[in-house]
Amino acid sequence: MATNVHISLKHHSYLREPEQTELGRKIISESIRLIDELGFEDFTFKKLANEIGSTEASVYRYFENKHKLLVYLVSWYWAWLHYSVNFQTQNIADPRKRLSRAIEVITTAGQDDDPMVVHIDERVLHRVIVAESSKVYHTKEVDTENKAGYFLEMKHFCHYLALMVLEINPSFKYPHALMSTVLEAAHQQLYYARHLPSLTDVVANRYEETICFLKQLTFTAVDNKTTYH
Amino acid sequence: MATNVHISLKHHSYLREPEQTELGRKIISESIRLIDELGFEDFTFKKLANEIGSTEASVYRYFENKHKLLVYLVSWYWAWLHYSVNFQTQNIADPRKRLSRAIEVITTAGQDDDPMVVHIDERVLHRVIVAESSKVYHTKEVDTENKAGYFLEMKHFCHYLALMVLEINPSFKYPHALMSTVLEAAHQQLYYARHLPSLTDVVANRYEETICFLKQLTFTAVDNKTTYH
DNA sequence: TTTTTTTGATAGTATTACTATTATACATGA
DNA sequence: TCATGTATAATAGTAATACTATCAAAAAAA
Repeated sequence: MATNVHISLKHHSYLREPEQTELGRKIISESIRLIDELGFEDFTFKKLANEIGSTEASVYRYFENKHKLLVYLVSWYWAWLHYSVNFQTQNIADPRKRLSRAIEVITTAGQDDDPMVVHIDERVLHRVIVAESSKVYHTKEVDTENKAGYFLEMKHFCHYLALMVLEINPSFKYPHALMSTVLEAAHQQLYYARHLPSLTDVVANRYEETICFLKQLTFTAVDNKTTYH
Repeated sequence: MATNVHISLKHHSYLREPEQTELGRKIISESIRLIDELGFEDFTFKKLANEIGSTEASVYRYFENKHKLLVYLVSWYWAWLHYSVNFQTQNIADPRKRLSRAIEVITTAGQDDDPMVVHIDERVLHRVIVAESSKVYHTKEVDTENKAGYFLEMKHFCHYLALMVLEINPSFKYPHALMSTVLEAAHQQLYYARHLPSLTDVVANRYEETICFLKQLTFTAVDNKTTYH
């Protein structure tokens, strides 16, 4: 179908909205490709401008710097995943099954054959997010940027999942901690499987194993009645 | 006591061993302080050299670049934590209690009043590791550096913990995945509590809460008998 | 058509991430 | 004692990065 859903963000890590213009959309789609190819450290606006046949100065009119572009991509990803999970679980009445399905969608995000948004390659974006997303909040500006709303999308999504947990077990003490751990782990385990396999037991590209591990982690914790000291 | 244990690494992210000379030790201790103050992105060898009254060129004789210095610090941290956990659990016969104690040591690492190594402020190093450690393997060179042994210390420590898990439940399917998740989560939850509190339920500086969450996560998973689909 | 907005072309600056060279200080050992 | 080697400091220099500024041309909106 290629529905072309429009994902709008709650903050302005950009100077000009990139979805609105041809150049803006090229900046987004090509930056995803280039960051995947070069890694975020070696990615520059000059190289990006060359790829899209534009100039450094023009790219700077959309984003103050490459860090803010990454913030945009990561926020877009969380908003898109939130939408996606919500869509894929809306008809599931049982909260347990809903959370189970949510974990599947989170882990396999971007593996769909049919992308939701035309100019964004969700498979490549997923690789970029797995490799680079933690860099958006591991900076000295984290508190300022948090106040500016730069991490709202992830926070909202985490809260949305935490509410599912509380539906299953209203007395569970750590719904947010559990879900932020699962969100990070879903990326980590895929990254480890590919690059540092001795840090995991799951095999690269075998998403079912990661899903199984994450479900076990989640449900044993949520179902648990005893406290550990 | 300030025992001054010597931690030696299994690889050479350095050009000259920094522990061997006065300048080398100053590079280590002051880089920890400066990275904590400026963040890794704004940290440069020029600024470091200024702080220690030396020159950029001299620092470059010890480390090829700042990334390799971070690799050194992170590896040192894991080797030290491994030593520390091993030391604090060696007299505990019950594997369950041993793992429990290990989680406590991991979470509160560096909070000891009495540092083990004179020229390293373990409290500050712990903050640096929490904020920056994931950057060492999130690069395009991860596979090359992995082959060079740059991540051995973390991998060995993870394996050591995985063996504890298997002692408790030999049929547990994901001992490495679980322990790498716990290691990362121990940092993440502290970081979230301080900077992005809505991603967690634990409160900043309340280490007991993080410990309690991590123990629950670990033991419910390890004790579990059912499989989730 | 006129006006405004967006882009391209070009230039320039401060900082970063290095490399190279030489001189000096210091310790070792013959 | 001299001779040798090693570590460091001082200085200089380069290519790339991360921007900012200006102005004209093109495109879009009024």
